[in-house]
Amino acid sequence: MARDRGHAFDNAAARREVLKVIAAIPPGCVASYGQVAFEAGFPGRARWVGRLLSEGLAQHKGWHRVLRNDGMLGLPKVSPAHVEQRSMLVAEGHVFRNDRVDIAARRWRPRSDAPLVD
DNA sequence: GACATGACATAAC
DNA sequence: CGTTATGCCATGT
Repeated sequence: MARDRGHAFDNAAARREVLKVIAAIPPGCVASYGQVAFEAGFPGRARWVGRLLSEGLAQHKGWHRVLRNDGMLGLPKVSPAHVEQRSMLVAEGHVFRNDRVDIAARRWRPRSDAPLVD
């Protein structure tokens, strides 16, 4: 074995965990990149989560519920994906105030009870 | 290994 | 709210 440091995160299992967490975010709630990374078991890998979403698997269920910890969306406002994400969030009942959602009130609080079934 | 880049986070101004 | 600066981690050159 050795290298428990897990040197590489390109491993499919890690990506699957992240996608599982993202898919578990209930409609009407949101989670930050860092939160998703944390819940997936990779604290501190917020940037890595963002990278994953940029790699194309962003089409997975729930991708639009992931945004920055300050309530702003990750992509630039002019980005088509930004507009798309924003409209989907609005459709779920979120209110944008100066390009931010009230993440403090809408943040997803996972129950230790709900074991993230895949 | 050095450097640069990025859908991040936090603090300071 | 905005920008800058630091720290962070994975990738790619």
